[in-house]
Amino acid sequence: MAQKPSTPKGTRDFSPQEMLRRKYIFNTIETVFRKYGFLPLETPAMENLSTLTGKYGEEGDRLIFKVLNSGDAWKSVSSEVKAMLVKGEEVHPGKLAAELSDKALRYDLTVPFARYVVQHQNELTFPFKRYQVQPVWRADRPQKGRYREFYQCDADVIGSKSLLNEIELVQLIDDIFTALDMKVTVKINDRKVLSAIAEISGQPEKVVDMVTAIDKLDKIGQEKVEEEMRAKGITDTAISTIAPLFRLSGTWPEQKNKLDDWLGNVPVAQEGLKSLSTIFDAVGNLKSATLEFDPTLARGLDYYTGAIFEVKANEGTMPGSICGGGRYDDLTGIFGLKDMSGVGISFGADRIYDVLLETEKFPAELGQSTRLLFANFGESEAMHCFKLLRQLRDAGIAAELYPDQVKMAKQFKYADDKGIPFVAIIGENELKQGIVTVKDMKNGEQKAVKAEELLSIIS
RNA sequence: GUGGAUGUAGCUCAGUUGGUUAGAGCGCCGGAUUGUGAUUCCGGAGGUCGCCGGUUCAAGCCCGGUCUUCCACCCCA
Repeated sequence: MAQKPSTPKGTRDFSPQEMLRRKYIFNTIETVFRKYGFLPLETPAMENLSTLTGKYGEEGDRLIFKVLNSGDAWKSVSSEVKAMLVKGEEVHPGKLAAELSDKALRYDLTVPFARYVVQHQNELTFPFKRYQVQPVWRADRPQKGRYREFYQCDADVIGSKSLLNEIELVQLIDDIFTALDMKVTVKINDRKVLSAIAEISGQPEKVVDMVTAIDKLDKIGQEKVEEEMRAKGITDTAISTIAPLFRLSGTWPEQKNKLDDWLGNVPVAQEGLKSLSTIFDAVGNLKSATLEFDPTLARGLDYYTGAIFEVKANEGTMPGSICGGGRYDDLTGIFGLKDMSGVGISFGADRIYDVLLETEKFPAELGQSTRLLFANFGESEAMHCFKLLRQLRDAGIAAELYPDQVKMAKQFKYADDKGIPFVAIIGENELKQGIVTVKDMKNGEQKAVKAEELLSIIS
């Protein structure tokens, strides 16, 4: 019995038309990456499970796709766990998964990159700048703009603490969205400012809870944020200490003044504020992006330590961010390489695609690949077309010959469906007279020309 | 992972309180005499109503399970 074909949940096929548009996004991003001195890198789809676990927070670990051990996976389960299962005792799902699986699909491109850097540290010249455009997988529940397989386009600099890198990343973001004709808002914050806030609240150990609650401010409002913090065991005193955070509106200089008054005497805050100021001052005029300090921007990934970025589209209905990144001081430390600070940015190609589609920003000419189609009138005519075909292709023109001798209507329809702008007709008559009849598919006009003139007509 | 909605021809959807051969538009295929698409006219093919099970004399319609897609939460690109 034939089974109904489908792709797994949250994964998609990409048609030729979609691929042309996706390639346009990838090419645009890659071109800008190269302009800033980043070089390409690829890593395997799978990593050792231990490379990935514990890097993305508790929530992140749950979303990692684990790969079942090949062969008899049951054999890799320890006798201790087997005994528990036989007795019907409950085994912690994470523990069981770790025994059945020692590989997993990568969850992002940053952690594999850190692994790569440590593994190849002796071959690399630092600061090391790489870009990487590959799919990542998350076992999330699909939604609008959320897929289980999607592409990230990352650029990272590792082995440099200089803020020039952050500044360049903001400019790079601006360049890319300018090239894509998108207006965006780049939100920026610094984890150090967030730590300082947790510190003055008197409950520094609650940074993560505070930050994830604060992150929701624009969505659920101050009251609910405070409610959530209380639920997480943050004291009322601490919450009222944090309150000035909710009144940090205005331009960056205004925000900076308020922050200086409030957090000025906390050393870690000063560090964060100073680097934010440096970034704001040095970035200069941006073409498509608006840079905004957002004190509620937190970002869930555990490894960020300094500046953090997030980019949202100003047009369209995409709810999530289309780009995100930040500085991580010690991502390589877990793999045994200390003192290797890095900073990077990740573009979500699939979400950018969705925004461009919705706002109709894809260039119209992307659909055209073939410029000219030779209609097929039979063997000898086709052989003649073959020669012309070669000349056109040598001249850099995309052209094709319809492979079968079928009725004209079908051949013209093929050209029409494929968006081919010109059709060349060489039948018995044309062959005899040594001419080519060229039809412009847009206006239906048709004229007979010499073979030598063909190129100038269609280009 | 939690809660809610959805699923009928390739696509977008109709389908009345369960009752004979399940419909439309678009698309597809064929035709309207010679070598012409997109337009027009005529004709045709295509569905075990997501899948499995149950209730019933009878189920696209009711019930349970399962999968998909979508929405909210969580989180994120």
